[in-house]
Amino acid sequence: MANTTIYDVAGAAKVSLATVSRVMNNPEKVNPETRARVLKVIKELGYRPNAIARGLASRKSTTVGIVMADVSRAATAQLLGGIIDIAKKYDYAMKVFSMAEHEDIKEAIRTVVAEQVDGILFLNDELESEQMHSVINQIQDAQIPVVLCNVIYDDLDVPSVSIDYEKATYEITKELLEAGRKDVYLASTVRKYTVNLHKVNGYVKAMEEKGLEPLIIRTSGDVAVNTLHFEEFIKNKKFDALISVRDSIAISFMNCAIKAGFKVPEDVSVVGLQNTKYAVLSRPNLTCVDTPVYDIGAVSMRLLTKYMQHEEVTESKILLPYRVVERESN
Amino acid sequence: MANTTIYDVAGAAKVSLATVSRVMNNPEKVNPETRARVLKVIKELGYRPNAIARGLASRKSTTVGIVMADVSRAATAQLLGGIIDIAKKYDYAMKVFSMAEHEDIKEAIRTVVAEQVDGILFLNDELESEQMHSVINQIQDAQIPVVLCNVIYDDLDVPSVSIDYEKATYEITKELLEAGRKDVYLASTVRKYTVNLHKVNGYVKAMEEKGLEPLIIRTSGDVAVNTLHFEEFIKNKKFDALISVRDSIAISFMNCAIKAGFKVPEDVSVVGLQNTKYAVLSRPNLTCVDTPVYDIGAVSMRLLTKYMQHEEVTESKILLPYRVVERESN
DNA sequence: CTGAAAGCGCTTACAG
DNA sequence: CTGAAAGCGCTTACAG
Repeated sequence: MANTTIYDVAGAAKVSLATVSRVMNNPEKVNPETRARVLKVIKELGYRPNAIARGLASRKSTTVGIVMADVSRAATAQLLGGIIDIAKKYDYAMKVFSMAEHEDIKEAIRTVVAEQVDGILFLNDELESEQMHSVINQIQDAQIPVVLCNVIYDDLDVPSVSIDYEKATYEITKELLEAGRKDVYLASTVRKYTVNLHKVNGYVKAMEEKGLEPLIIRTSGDVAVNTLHFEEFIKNKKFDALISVRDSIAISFMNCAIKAGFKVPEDVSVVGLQNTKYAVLSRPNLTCVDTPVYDIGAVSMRLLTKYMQHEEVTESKILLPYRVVERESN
Repeated sequence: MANTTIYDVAGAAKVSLATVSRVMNNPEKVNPETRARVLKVIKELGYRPNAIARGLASRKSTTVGIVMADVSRAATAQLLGGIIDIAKKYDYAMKVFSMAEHEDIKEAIRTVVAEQVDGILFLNDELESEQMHSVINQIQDAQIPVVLCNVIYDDLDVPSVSIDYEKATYEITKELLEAGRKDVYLASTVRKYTVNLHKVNGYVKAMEEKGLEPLIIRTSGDVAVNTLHFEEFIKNKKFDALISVRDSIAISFMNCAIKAGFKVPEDVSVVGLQNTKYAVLSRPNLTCVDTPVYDIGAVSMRLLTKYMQHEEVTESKILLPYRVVERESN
């Protein structure tokens, strides 16, 4: 039970192991009757080829490596949702790798390569530009197809799927300004995720177009920490709108503002740039730019399958559409 | 660059491949000088053994299979966080598998087995008791160590780590009752996660001890759906406390109640049974039983390494401690 | 259409 | 301490 091998089914079906292998991989090359016989035995014995042996012999593991910074981030989990569904559909197994913050990056990628994945989905958006550069080089040297999944990296023509965060943020900022808001702040994180850099760019662009000074507040995703920041901020600054790179930060701000006596959205508009489940649990519900994270995961996985299977790719940098979900906070 | 093999190293170091293999796996068995020489070459060439070939030859993949129902559930992501950190520490790679709802379960497990994992961490808590039974049998037949991770399954002595959800829920229910609440409801899900069954049991026990009828409302995790349920509920029922198996459901209820004119916690106490990040973003902040999900993941992975490495295990069913985090909603 | 044989890149007794 | 050789369970040209 534990290990029925290709030899067992060959024996039971009275054929050579080559034939068994063929019915699994090139069924059209074997006589229908033999095929049926072999298939029957396979079913009876519950035979499944050893993926490791198959991987070694064929030099394809049918496995993709998912490289991420931190699973527990809500966005990562959602990306994974899309990735897993598509990977399953195309019969790829998935190995997950996390890259801790101060780890040797070269070594980390070497590990992924040593695991013999057929392709890499790169979700780590916490790397500096030079680090990204080195990572990409290393992966390309190893001749492994890679797709960046919700990671922004302009320098080379590396396949990627994401949304145009710069444009999205630009537009929502502009919308707020045109609705008459004057002191529009952007709350971003202290750590510089590549995705957030683009959000900042879009915001800055919209502000500068109106001749306004960008007003950026950097804080933590930790509610206890950002609450302190915001309490301080609310006491000392003049504001009538806040856009946040993360929904949870937007809500934390909203709670602080309300506690300090402000009315949302009358006194201050609040907008999130993710549209996570948090947005429908806050009071008032949070208006958001909706970024289709599940889809980004799914589409990037699909794109990667094309590279792994040498299908033709017409578009290697995919930007998915986004939309604004108007709720109660603006 | 793409593929430096053990032969390359052997050649460059002027030893046999057996020796190279030994310096990687049994360094104490090789002469320090040769070892140093080989190590130097390994470093120079950036050699990393092909994990697939190693797996085939040694019949150990150093890989664990993570079997889950749905990654995008917040709790799953947090479990994964703990799992990944420990797996990394013990140098195990991780393959993730999802089991879709109406999938052939036997086939799904066969896939995991065919992938040659050395151990299985089972996180899918959406299976019926008979299904669990069959899954466990199948895994044990394949002689693969398995640990249940935040999944309740009493029938056999399968290793597991979780918390005593029944006791936790019993105690919080009792606490509410003793604080004078009369109509204490439990909000659970329509789908019967094994973990939630235990929560229900604990709740029922506490109610019955006081001679009270259990008051259970089953709803969805989808906010749009449960909002409708709760609006209906609030109009028609008498209540002064609600405990929820999920924080997000608790918050959704709280929002509905507040909208309907109730005061939290004056008119109604609300308690969550998870302590996710949601709890500190709601107004008022949600009082919770804190279930250490990251720890459950980490401890279960550690336990699995013991089985995989044939270490002695003194305790195969681990219940982690929980605590009540008092906030503003009760 | 089918089988015998080589080979994938390692590990591991077995000699020496 | 080191090397030659068999073998892990498959795939894939190569013959026939």
